[in-house]
Amino acid sequence: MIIRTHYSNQLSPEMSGEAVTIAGWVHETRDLGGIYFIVLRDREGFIQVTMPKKKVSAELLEMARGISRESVVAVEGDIKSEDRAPGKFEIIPSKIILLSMAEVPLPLDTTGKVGAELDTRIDSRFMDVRRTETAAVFRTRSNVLRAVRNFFHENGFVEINTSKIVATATEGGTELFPITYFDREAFLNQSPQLYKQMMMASGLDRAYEIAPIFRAEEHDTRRHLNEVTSIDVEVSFVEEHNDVMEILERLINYVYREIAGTPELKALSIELPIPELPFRRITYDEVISMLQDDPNVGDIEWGSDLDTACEKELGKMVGEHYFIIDWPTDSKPFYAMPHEDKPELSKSFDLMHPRMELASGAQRIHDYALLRERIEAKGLNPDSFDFYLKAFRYGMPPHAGWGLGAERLLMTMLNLGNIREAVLFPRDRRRLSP
RNA sequence: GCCUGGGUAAUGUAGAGGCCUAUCAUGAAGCCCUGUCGAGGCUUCGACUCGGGUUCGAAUCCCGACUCGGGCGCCA
Repeated sequence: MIIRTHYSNQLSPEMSGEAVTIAGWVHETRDLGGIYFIVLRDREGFIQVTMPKKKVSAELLEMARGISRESVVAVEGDIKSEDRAPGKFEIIPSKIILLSMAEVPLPLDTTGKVGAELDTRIDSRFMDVRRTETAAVFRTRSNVLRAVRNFFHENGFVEINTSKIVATATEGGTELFPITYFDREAFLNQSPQLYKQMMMASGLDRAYEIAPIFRAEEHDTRRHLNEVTSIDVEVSFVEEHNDVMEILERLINYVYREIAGTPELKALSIELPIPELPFRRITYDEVISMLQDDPNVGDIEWGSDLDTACEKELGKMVGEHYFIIDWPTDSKPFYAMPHEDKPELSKSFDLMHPRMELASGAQRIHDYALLRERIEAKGLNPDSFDFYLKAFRYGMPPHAGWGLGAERLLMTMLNLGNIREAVLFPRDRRRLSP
């Protein structure tokens, strides 16, 4: 049987007289001599446990005084309506069970009186999450992912799971983490791209996967990690890339609407304006001319990717979510579909938040011969893509998809300064523990 | 990989060559206090990342190591 009978938010002054058992952490204690308070914290909030000298036994009071902050306790007692108590009620304990005594000193303060640096917090993440704000971030993360799944299921998607251990020959463009697979070399997957495409040949039609991806780039910024959660989508029987862009913008709008007004958001004091549909579409060519004479960015060469200064400048100009579409074919991976009438441009897109890139996608090449040709043109060996190309030889529908960074989505929604705030146990160039 | 700024008690900080056996707050320990809610009052505890150097004298200046942050690149 679960020790606790009620969470803190299930109690009220109207329940006065009722016997309950609450359980959680000793958040704070206040000793006023003749009366002793314990503020107990559970997942849902705080409850005041009050011990007036005359109403509880001397043994119980002495025992309670010996419990250190952040120790885990269960408290049996009666609810008492009390105007002087926070929330207008308190618990008068008949029994306090010490379940786990916390050592002193604590690695960081959980009450919000003293700050702690991100590095300190991550070193003791279990305790950091005891802080109201951090808990609100990770519960919002949970809410976001639930909203994403709800959206997908409401829109006829099938959730898939693909392997994170791969032989080799992924899409290129990034460094991979090598691992040992029995006596062979293998790698952690940089993206489910090839696998979700293969599933378009399976008839599932609309598939999504939410899973970690691994990139061995030695980047060192506030918006990069070596392990992130990718929200990946692939849709069959599309006519063009815009078909999946519409799904993406509707998803973003849906998630914002689901998250706005949640208690977690209130705890973080965040007002969440809902991005309006449709998002602005700007072609790569338009971007180049918009930035052409901008003094804040350097010379831009047609065909190159946009650097950070360009992203920032565009973000300032547009001021809300937008798409950059029709990127140069050579700047995108081999599977991006070129425009029929203008093959130097691809049917590709990036979803941008004013702060940074959130997602990228494209219509994919579904023609076996063209795909093979594009692989070769990128200087890759088609033989090592046999497992993938095979799916294009026996009936592959036209398809398109995208990958959205879950951490970046959360980061931009909650205006987090560092992507590490959005991950419980971030993996970056330096950190491998905890 | 490049540029740049840091590292002082358990946490967050003050400190700019002698005023530092180092400030303040949180905390911990003890005492007082029957309505606290960042409780209050009194007392106590606890730190200059490491290694060299300069100097009569170094937390402070210089060099190196380790380590953390910010910007860029790479990347998404």
